[in-house]
Amino acid sequence: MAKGVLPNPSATRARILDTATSLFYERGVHAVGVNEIAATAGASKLSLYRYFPAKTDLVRAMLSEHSDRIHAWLDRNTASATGPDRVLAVFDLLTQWFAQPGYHGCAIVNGVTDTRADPEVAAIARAHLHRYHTLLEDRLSGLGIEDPRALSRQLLLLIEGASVVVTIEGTTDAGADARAAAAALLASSAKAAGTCEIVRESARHEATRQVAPHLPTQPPSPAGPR
Amino acid sequence: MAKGVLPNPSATRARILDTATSLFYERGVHAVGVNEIAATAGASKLSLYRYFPAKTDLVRAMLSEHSDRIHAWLDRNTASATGPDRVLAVFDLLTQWFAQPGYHGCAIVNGVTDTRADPEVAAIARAHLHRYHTLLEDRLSGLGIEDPRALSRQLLLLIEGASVVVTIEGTTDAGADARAAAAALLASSAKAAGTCEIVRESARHEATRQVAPHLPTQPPSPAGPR
DNA sequence: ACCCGACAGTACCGATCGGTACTGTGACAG
DNA sequence: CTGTCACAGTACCGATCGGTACTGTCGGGT
Repeated sequence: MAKGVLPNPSATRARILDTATSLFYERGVHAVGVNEIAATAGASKLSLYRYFPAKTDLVRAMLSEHSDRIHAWLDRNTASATGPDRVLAVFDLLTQWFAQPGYHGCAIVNGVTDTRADPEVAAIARAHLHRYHTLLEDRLSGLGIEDPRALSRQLLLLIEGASVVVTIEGTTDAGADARAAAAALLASSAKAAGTCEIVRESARHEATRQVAPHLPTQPPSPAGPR
Repeated sequence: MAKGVLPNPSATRARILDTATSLFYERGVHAVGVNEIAATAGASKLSLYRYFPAKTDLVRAMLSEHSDRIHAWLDRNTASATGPDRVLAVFDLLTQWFAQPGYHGCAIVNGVTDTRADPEVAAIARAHLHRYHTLLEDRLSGLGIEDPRALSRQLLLLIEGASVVVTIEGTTDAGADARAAAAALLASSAKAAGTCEIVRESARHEATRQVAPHLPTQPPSPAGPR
């Protein structure tokens, strides 16, 4: 298997995949041809088809990599917060992402719409949502939430809804709306005993806040965080 | 203008538009050719291009008509409820719609994704969301809500989010989740004085309900209510 | 020196795309 | 009977699609 030293064994592959990701996100899978991808990437179609036997494989690789990148970015940049901020930091980060110039929807949701019948793409998208649940449930733990699973499902609706609404409305208002709704749900979902009062009060206070106080990282690129 | 008696002046147009709506929704705008639309509709391309000078016009007409149909259906079937049910009935109806076999996302959101650059399609989609706000704000009036506009924006996120999540997950759970979240937001958004306690208590009770008690209408077709 | 794999470039394939043009036909009006 | 109209059917256009095949070239390993 080892071929000695490969100077840039798959730099070409990465270049092609990056180009495809960008073009697919910008104009849609069906509106971009493999010729254009290869030409824009400065690669030959032979190279493209060596690494991606079919156009679909390019789409799958793009969505899979995108999902990895988004969740690594989300996880990395919301791990340090404490209390209700642990959850709301996720919404701050997403709001920041949605405000990126050139943002027009979650690449994974768009990809599912573009390739309606592909079960593998559908599986990637399902796994993507599942990762959101995992993240949210983790961030909800220890907050005295009655039913973290149910709440995380509701928060996911806010995330996906905000992504869609931001894209259609062309403004970023929906990001802040989602954060406010998340704070309200968080407050009303905290148990009525123990530390919950602190959480509830804190969340209630958070709900009135306008914008994220700090910008923890460089916002993700249109296609996702780098 | 009047041409005497037209036996079926635009029955052909309607047949073409219906066929296009169905095919576009099923497989996406780019995956369906005008040849197939004409053939499936039992029409000639000449007829198709007489009523729709370009494929884009077909898409625009489809989305515009779809938006009209959906909102007429939503308005008609949620007008009679009273109290917090006025709002939650919207979610019941939507949940019912999402559970339709063959449902895979809002046709308008899908259409925006399919035709990313078309500003006219984008305008139709914005108007579609605006209609949701109008509906929700009306249904929220008289419930003692502090900020109906802000709450209606949050509820819209739940609606669009549920549509996306239902489509990706392949189950209808997200519809019920959206309803539960809406009830929670409704409860926590009711003012602390006046009739609000009734609303709040009622909403709290509603939040524990499992499914819609009554199916007021025939559910909409995959592409929307008939 | 030799070879070999990775590569860009290009020509090409059949199929299909959106859109146009031209038939033939059947229904109705005069 | 003879217009005229809407219509279905079909042939056709240039362009582009996804995918294949074949060049020539460069660089590094032996």
